[in-house]
Amino acid sequence: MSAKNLRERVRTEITQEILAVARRHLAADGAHLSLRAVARDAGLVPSALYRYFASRDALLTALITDAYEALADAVEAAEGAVPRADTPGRWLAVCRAVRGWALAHPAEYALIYGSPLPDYTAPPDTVSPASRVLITLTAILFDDAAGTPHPAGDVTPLPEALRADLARLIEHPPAEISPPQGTASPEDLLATALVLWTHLFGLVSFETFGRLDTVISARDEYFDHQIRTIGRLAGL
Amino acid sequence: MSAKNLRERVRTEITQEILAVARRHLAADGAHLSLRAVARDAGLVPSALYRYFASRDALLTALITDAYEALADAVEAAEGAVPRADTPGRWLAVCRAVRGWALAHPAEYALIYGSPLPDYTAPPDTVSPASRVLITLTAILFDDAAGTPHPAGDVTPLPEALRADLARLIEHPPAEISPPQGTASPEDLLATALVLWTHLFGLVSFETFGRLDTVISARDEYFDHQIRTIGRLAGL
DNA sequence: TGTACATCAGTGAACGCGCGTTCACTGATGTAC
DNA sequence: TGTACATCAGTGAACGCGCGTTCACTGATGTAC
Repeated sequence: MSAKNLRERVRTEITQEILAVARRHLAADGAHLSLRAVARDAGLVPSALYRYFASRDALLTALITDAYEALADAVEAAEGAVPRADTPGRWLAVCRAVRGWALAHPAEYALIYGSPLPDYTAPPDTVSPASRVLITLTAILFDDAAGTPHPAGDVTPLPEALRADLARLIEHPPAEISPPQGTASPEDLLATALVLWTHLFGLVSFETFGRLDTVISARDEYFDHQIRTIGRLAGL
Repeated sequence: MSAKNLRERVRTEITQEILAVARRHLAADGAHLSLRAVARDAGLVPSALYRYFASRDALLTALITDAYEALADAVEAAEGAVPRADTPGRWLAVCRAVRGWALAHPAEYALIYGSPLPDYTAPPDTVSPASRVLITLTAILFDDAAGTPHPAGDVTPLPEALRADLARLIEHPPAEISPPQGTASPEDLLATALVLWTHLFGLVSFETFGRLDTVISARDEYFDHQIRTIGRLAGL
């Protein structure tokens, strides 16, 4: 309401506009993001951009964080639309949401799941948004284990060093997850979630990065078949 | 022997030297490969490089092809060292070879399995070397099916459109594979190979691209556990 | 075996370009009394 | 309500740099007779 708020509102509007332009450039030029070009298209002189972002890296960090958040929002929205008891349905919804978002935003997907950027190291604030999809998957497996306990011998035993990593992840998760109610150990369930997570992003990366171009033409069927196969294998 | 051969030998030696320098630069700067910098480190003036490669793209293509070949060579060597009847052992050897090569050559790995390069489209000659690992995996599954026929109902049914893609791949493979002797259909086995292939490169990409940095510290155990889990699920 | 010619690796200068970042500045917007 | 001052968005020029590619050239290596 106050004049100060007005100025701040304009500021965030222009910040968003710059990010939108940057996203468009990302889509056109891949990771070769140019500050000058972004400024030009945002109607600013290059130096003016420094009022909004301290450096090119800062702009990249904002884009990366936003991409993780946007992907996770899409995933959680899709998953939330399925009844909680339908764990296979929730799992399929998550997978399709990841694929849909990646195909709709390939450059942003490449930014967060492609090759690491040269001369850029992600600041710690990107860790938490980055893990939201994995957390969603884990929560589904926890719910699933609560509903239909799996036979005891049905898991590959965990090496001790790995169990320690997984236990740490469960005790200090980047976000809230409730421990499973069923019989399988949380670490085993998390290990399974990691397998599904790995396969899912492998699958989406291959398609998004064009590695299927000359191989598979029935893309939708291929995706669903892969997901159903691995889901069935994992007992989902 | 002849003088002509001598000159040609020097030519290929210098070509190799340029590629070696380029690989070193790739490792240092990621995909920002600079012709001028490569020439400088190879002891050449920038324009001299054009005696060996028609353009920056041509140099990249050579690097990409070589990377596919080097990875496939490593994989096939590792797989060939395991007795043919030991299909699970061959599968594990392939997976570990991919991982080992990727961790030893992260930049080259990113070049072939990371984000697509801006303004670069791979020429058709890269397709055949790119598929050698998948072909190796498929051959293992074919051999495995010949040894221990799986229960009939143990596969997720293939959609027709996808079956057509897979049949085409089997009929016109980029390299020789012999059809399976067992009971499962070749298309079903290829579909399984694609699941394993997808998961394997997802796993290696996550580790190579640093996506596990804050998550998993017991890397070897993590890798082997994932591979064993998915291999067991796939009946290997 | 010697000579004239062709091939081709490598030179050095130049082309036109875009980059990230800095700095002193103008001028409009907001704040305090 | 009016005035003096502070804040801060945006300007424009400059910094020093590296890039891919071209072109006319020199000079050594190889070929043909």
